[in-house]
Amino acid sequence: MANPILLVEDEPVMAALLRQGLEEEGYLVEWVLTGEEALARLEHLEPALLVLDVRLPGMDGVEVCRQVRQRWPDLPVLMLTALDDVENRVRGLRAGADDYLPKPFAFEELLARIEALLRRSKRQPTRHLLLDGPLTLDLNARTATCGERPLSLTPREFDLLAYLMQHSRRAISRLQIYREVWGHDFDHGTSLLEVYISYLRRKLQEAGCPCYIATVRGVGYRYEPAEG
Amino acid sequence: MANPILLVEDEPVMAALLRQGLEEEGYLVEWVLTGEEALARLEHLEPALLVLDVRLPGMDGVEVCRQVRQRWPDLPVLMLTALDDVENRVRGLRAGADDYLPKPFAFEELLARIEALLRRSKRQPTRHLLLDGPLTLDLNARTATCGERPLSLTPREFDLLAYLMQHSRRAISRLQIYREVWGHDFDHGTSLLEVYISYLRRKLQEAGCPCYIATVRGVGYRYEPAEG
DNA sequence: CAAAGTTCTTAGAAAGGCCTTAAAAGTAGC
DNA sequence: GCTACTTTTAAGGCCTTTCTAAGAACTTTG
Repeated sequence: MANPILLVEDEPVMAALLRQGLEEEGYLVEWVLTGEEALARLEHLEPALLVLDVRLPGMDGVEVCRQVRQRWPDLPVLMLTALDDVENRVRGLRAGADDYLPKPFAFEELLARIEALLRRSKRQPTRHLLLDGPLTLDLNARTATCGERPLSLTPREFDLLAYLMQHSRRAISRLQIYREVWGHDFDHGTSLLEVYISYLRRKLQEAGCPCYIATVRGVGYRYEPAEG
Repeated sequence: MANPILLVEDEPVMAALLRQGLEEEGYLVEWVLTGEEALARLEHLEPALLVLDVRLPGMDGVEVCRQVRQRWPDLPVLMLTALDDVENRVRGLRAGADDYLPKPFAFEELLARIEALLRRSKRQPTRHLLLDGPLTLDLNARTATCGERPLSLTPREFDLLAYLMQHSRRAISRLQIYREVWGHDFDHGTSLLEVYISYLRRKLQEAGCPCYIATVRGVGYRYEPAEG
């Protein structure tokens, strides 16, 4: 349901950089190292876009592109080429790539081209955002903002808030929370959950966020997006 | 993508903008000008989502929302409010809106929220509301409201009122109540139940709620949604 | 009308649940 | 291995809720 971007890149450093950058923008990213892997992955994954390095071990990018084009004619393909590699660039376009980007490039430019391709392709990858009232959680980037203001949350805090927001305006039992957020099936007997609720409330308040976490006595908690 | 979005907006310019934007994204859009039209349209249309301006001629958005909620409890409702209209925002959420968006907004944000609501509406089970007369109990959120006004009930009070409302207009025996609400199979010999009935009556009265709990002498109690 | 039986109300004791804080234990990065 | 950050434990205090008890008020019946 959420269509990711499939990244084909054999250099781990480069791949990690791209992946992180894209995820911070809210995209889901799947990363494979070779053309063969990419083709196998495509059998089951339905990516919104393919980002393809030309220089790959084994089957090279142009060949991957050609095979992709045959089976998935609608899938947008963005090729990453070396600056002066005119020959491969031409081969790539001829093989059906939709756009190319010469390395080295500014990340912003990559983004712009990706967005352009996606707009054109009409096949939008769904950003994985959790919106409710003034709060926005980006589940890919794992960032939270209240209106414009960023919230800095620890991993646990983030997971907890995400879970509450996913069940917005419903009372969630402590046990349910322990199970889903901590993965336990029991109450610790300590006030662990209460402590985290307390942390979240403080941070929400410090950010001036007009939403709150209501206590549902005897049951658990409930996320409410506005003051009542 | 068969089910359209029903847009309720009395300003033609705004409506045209929204409609065009949404249609470019591939949504079907039905547009009506007033709340009355919207309710009529809902009888035959089965929209996936309702986008509702608060400020409407005739019946205002909040009222529309309440009526929609009663007949179509599962239909996601997104409200458009003025930036500083906190009061209507709160009223709207209380009337059952699922999200709100303060004007002016970026179109992108509207899109994101629509997508979020549609995703959620697929996942979340239906909201379980007990409506009878002016009282509304939300069994998921465990909140109670009398008309606009929130009632703050303790867990026992909530359970008791819920049980009475589930058997509205019928006499319920003390024993039945003890069994279902307290889980005992016997009368304490104390006036425990009477005490709680007394608490409830006071809170209903303080909220100006035109409904009451009748005593059925020798048997138990009966919930009546309005004076008769 | 008086007595008996119910129901209502109030107040206070006891218990329980929740919040907060501080400090210890655990993790990750330099 | 040291430092900074995150997670967890522990403990005290506060506030809410629940329950009991006892007398007032009301209804029914003789």
